[in-house]
Amino acid sequence: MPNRQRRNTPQRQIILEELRKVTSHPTAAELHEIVRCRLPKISLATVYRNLDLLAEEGSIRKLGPGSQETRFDGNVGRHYHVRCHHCGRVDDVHGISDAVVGKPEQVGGYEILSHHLEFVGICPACKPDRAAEASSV
Amino acid sequence: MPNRQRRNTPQRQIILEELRKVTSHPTAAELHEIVRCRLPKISLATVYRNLDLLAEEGSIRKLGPGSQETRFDGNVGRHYHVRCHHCGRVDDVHGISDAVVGKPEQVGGYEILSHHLEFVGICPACKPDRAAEASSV
DNA sequence: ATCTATGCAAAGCTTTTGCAATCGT
DNA sequence: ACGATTGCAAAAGCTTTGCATAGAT
Repeated sequence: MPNRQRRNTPQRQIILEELRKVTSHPTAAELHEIVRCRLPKISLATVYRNLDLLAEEGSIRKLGPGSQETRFDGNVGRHYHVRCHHCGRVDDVHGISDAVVGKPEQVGGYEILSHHLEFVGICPACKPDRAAEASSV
Repeated sequence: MPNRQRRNTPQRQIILEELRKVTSHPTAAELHEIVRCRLPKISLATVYRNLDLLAEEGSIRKLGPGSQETRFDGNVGRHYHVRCHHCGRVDDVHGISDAVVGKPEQVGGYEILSHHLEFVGICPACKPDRAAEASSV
């Protein structure tokens, strides 16, 4: 695989600039709206494509779904999860107590109800073929 | 709001039973496949509807997307997030160091690359109208 | 000149919803 | 009987993709 070279387009540049300006953690659609002020004809598809590229190279962070599907857990006891970055598999984490997180009741004015902690890694089965998994986790 | 009564249908019962049997954190579609062995004509919509009900009453846990949209963050420095359970807004959390999590390098055979910690709560703006937010977080 | 990136529209996927028929209670 | 629940199909939302054109190097 010959490494494809990346071009520096105004679209990509401006998307990154605008995302860095705000602290609202916008969705792709919201960012599209923002960027449109400077590039009225930019398409939503371009925003998605560039956000993916930027996340891949580590210039921005993608929040939320590690994947696009919701998963369900029949075990409602307190425990955390590990997700395999390679195959998407999710396992329970035992031996790490809830105490690792300080359980604050107030954070930045929020009244805290709960918290979720997820580890991301490479599962035993995928270790052999792990290649360039390091970024965009 | 008169509290609607919940009926005990075989569909709901079996969905819960099967989800409790597995530790694979299945998606709705996967669980649908599993449940079909016992209820061949059950529809995917029924699975979704019951998973929502069960999560609402706290019988199961819903993993992953707090919402259905991916959000992006231009700040790649180490920090965590708080999401408002009521309006979906996401803010940065400062003052809670990375150290709260023991940063294990190995968890259940996984090689850990990173972790995500998200708090869920009620933001200042939503506190007034918070009503029955306690469950299904 | 080459080949990546864009814009547009169409397609894909997961999840939700409308509706008439079912089935708990 | 009453009305919550189901199954089916259609709709909705977010995200991705195909393709011809534009544009960076």
